[in-house]
Amino acid sequence: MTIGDPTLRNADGHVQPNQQSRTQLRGSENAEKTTLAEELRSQLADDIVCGALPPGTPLDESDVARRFGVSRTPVREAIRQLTASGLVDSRAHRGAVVARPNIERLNSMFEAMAELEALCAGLSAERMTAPDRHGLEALHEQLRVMIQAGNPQRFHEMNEAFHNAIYAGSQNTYIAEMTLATRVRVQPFRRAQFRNLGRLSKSHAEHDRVVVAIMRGDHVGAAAAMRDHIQTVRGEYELYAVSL
Amino acid sequence: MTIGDPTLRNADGHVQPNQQSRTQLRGSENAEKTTLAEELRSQLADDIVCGALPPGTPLDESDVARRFGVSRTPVREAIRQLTASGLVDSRAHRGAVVARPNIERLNSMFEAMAELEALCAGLSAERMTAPDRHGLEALHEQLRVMIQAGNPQRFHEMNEAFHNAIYAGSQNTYIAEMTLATRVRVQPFRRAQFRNLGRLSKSHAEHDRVVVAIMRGDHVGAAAAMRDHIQTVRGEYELYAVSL
DNA sequence: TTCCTGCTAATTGTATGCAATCGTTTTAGC
DNA sequence: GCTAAAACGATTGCATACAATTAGCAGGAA
Repeated sequence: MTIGDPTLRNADGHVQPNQQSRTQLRGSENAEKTTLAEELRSQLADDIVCGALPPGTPLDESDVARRFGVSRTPVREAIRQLTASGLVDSRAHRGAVVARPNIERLNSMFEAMAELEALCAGLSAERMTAPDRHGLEALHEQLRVMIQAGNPQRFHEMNEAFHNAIYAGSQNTYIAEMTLATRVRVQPFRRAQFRNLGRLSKSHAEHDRVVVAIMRGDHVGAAAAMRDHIQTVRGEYELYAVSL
Repeated sequence: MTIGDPTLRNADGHVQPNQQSRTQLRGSENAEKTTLAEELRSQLADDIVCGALPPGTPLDESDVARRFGVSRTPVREAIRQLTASGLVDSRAHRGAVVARPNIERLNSMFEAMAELEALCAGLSAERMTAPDRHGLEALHEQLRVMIQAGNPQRFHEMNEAFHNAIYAGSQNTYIAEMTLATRVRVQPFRRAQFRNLGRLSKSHAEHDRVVVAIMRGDHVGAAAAMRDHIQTVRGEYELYAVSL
């Protein structure tokens, strides 16, 4: 029921279902999943977002199916889901590739992200509950401490938690989902964003403006601060984007 | 290659492909499609948005397949796509139904729509080209004329064209797509919105504020006017939403 | 040489059989 | 008579065979 090690698989012909060959093994340590298609979708999405499958990589159905030891059917479903979410481009009869938006499209996505994040920050300034605000401040403080540690991967995770807290604070699940989806779609083009450690403290200073405005209940200020933050972040890796 | 009349279909057993039975016929008059799954997706989406498949309607795979004279495979793909786009809710092993968000979720979607439309209007005020502006004014004028005609269906189409023009004027395809997608998801809950003819002229007056602000290049004013417009529209059918 | 045409190989799209899961009902036990 | 467990039925999930479309290539004519 779970996806096993892609390498070991009985390479016999067909006719006989090969369910047994991957009954127990796990590719990673995550919790149990519900369907193969869902697990594949999640796995492929992770690989795309993480950069293991860079933009432009072709996703051959049979190939993916072989690698994961499943049939083409769940692979097709997974690819379709990813196409719908925008991480994959696929055209009828012509296969699918990891999405590679042109520079104009990328600009659109970043602008959208800036506006959506700003919207969330503005709503959070108005609506965050007291526990929410304390939680946000705590995350902000943890990020400050983490700058000294200089662990980019860990910082990245905490940074995501910080932004997620602001999405949730908007008290609008639909907007929160849209914002997160946009962030995910943009992620493949933000690789190695925090390599530069100097960027970390600048980022924290920008976060600080956002947090202060939210705490003050300053809708407009929080939105503006967040918009600036995202636009600054974008400026940092614009060069990377064009180097595709 | 196209979906035929659901009623006529050779009801034989299986084994033999029944491709021939629907080679020529068309359910509607649209242009040629590429795949059955895509055509099904489009057809089902239309039916949901139009209200032919009201929220909560179960989408049984075999049932839909029978009705359209195709196998379950393309039906499955279509349903998955619709699930990804939010028009359908489906849980593993438990089937799919036309999405029926609760009132809180609906509020989230409307608020998102107001903010996205406002964003598009604001960007349009800054970025619309001269031809864009003339086109928008022309649409606005056509809507004014149409109020006398009193044809709700026609008005609805023109109204969509008006809003679409503002999406396009934002010069941001990603934001435009998100906004349109949100509008589509909300559509099933806006039935009979323009039944009240008095609403039409009020709507036009609200549009007028938006158009004037856009023409003036007034970013903030255009966004505010559009936000007000959408919020007003929402107020009109809030009662309908809760009557589900 | 260049362009067009028809074939061929590879990949995607569709149909169908079978397995697995879930909800319900029935039955056994208290 | 009521609760709980097991069996049943119905529906979804997966595997695989086959059909259809596309892209690439070979061959011939202009």
